[in-house]
Amino acid sequence: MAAHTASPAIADPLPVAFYDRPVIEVARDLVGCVVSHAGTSGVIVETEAYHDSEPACHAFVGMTARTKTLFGPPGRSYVYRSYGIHALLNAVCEPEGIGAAVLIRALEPLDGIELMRERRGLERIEQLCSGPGKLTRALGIELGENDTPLTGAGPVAIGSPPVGWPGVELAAGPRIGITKAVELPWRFCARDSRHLSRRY
DNA sequence: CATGGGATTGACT
DNA sequence: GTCAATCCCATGC
Repeated sequence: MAAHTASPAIADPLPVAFYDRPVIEVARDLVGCVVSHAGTSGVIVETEAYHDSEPACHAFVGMTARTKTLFGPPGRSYVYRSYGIHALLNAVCEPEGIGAAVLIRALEPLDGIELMRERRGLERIEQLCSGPGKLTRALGIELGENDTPLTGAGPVAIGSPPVGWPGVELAAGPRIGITKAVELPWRFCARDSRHLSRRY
């Protein structure tokens, strides 16, 4: 589907109730949904779940200035700086008081592809959003968008899968790049996508 | 106040 | 395969 039309904002953002559920369910269900930001968008093809009960989650240390977003109400963004360089986008889940979020790790680009190419300095669509730091760069998401609603009123929105998007076959496996709780199979991918951060 | 460690990426051997 | 870039923040003195 060519993307020469003006990029539509998300018409049907997912409601707060979508995120007010066990974070693993939300991580699974977000695969196939659409993230949009300022004229760019893409279909989520890879996610990871994080929960304050396990040490790989930032919220494991409890409520701090950094983690208060994670413990806040569901349906909002958690954007933080990784390795001093990259902004990583998460969706806060579960009821307020529980620190849990889904990391958005890879997208299949939909709208604003030329802008993504300029921002990334790359041509190949498969490489534009194939990693958590790559996709925030491609979409122009920055730390200032931390703790904003994903349900329609904020700069970043997440909506239902596009019409015609097939029910994709999911693959689950261990999360990437962590050193604690490495055994939990909390990474979810669209099995046949060519836009993943890595094969499973 | 000083220190150390990343939920990564791109360049390089 | 190795490695540096670069900054936020949790922790400890």
